Amino acid sequence: MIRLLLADDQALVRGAIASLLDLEDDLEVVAQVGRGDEVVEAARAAQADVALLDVEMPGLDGIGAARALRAGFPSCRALVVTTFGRPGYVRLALEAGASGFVVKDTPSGQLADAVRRVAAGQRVVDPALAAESLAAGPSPLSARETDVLVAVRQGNSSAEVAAQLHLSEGTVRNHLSAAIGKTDARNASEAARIAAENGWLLA
Amino acid sequence: MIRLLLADDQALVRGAIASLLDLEDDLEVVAQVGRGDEVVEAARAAQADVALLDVEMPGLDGIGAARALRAGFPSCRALVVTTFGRPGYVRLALEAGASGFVVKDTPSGQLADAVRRVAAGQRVVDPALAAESLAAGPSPLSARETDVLVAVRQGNSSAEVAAQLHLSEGTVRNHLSAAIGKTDARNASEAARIAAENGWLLA
DNA sequence: CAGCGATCATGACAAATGTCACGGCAAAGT
DNA sequence: ACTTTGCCGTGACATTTGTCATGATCGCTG
Repeated sequence: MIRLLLADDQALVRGAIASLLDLEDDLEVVAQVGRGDEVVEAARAAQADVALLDVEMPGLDGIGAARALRAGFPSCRALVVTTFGRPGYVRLALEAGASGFVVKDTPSGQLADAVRRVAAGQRVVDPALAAESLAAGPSPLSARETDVLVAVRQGNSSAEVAAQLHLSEGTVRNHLSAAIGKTDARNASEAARIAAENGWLLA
Repeated sequence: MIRLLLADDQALVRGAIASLLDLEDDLEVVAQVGRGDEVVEAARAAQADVALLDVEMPGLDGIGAARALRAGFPSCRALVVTTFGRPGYVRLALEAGASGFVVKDTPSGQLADAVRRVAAGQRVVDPALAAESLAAGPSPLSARETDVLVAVRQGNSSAEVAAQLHLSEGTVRNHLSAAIGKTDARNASEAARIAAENGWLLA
């Protein structure tokens, strides 16, 4: 019997997936949480074998939850589930110690199989997504460029970013200009959006 | 026996919700589609009583699907389900002829009840969301301001927007300025984002 | 060590974006 | 009929944003 933990902030989806997996004879949902920072505690309390982690969660995102799980309760393997297959997320998830990565676009019948494979110690990654992730490569952004984009994403103007990072406005704009070039964006906001979609602003 | 149609672009979520609702004795999922523009045809073919429509779908969004359903197969009532409770969406959905509006955040047990109530001819709207929707009121944007924001949202610069709408650049910037004020935004992109989140760019 | 490349930092300049005051026009109110 | 109100359209102006040339620093390599 494989003991499962579900982590997803949308209660409806969480409950629905629970009923889907409970149909399987060899699977058993033993815990459900709606926040990333409750995952480790719940997994330990319920002695879960596999944790299904959504990426978008309050408190701590699914990637961070996978990392925390590896550190705090390593006998429970992590299977990350997400709505969009941002290429960079796959890399980040695996680096964080996750055993698998599945998009919510896949047929519902395959989820149980993915869980079984992860429980058996195998890695599960959508092949197309893995290829895309490999092709996209790691983040092309330098440390400073990433800092600046993160700040812009919060909604700051370049002047405010300069103040926060103790830089001159010119410097900030220069980093932004570089980032705009590397992301094929047309302005700072778009660059921040693209970088975030590729998972370049989390590591 | 209530005959259900599920429309959601994420196959996994669609299947999970199907298994959740199939547990109920008086509910039966008779059709599933992944695109908004397939809803009417499928509902008619399966003689569905209630359609569960996600807002985010390719082809045609859930609001549009509800409208199409009312026009093309009115015996099937529409229950709109969405991830985020954008205030304006509630209003739009009801104006489009939907019988209910539920966020994916609600406990999974309540979904079946919502379906039953809709099937019985009642309206179902999350009370908190309804209040918020009422308080937010209709879109404060004028026709032109909406046009301009829609174009900006596609990724156009103000010069390109001006060309598309046959206006001078100054006029476009003026409408944008007004929209920025009305949305409490700090620049055009943010204004477009906020307006979209409130459902002001769909009607 | 010298040379190379990458990153960081800066200011000058150019281009875009946002604000403002103005006039025309049509619908609603007095 | 006259005023008021709101939306549309426009250009002048100020501000913000993006690009470029330049120099400093650091790690790596022949």
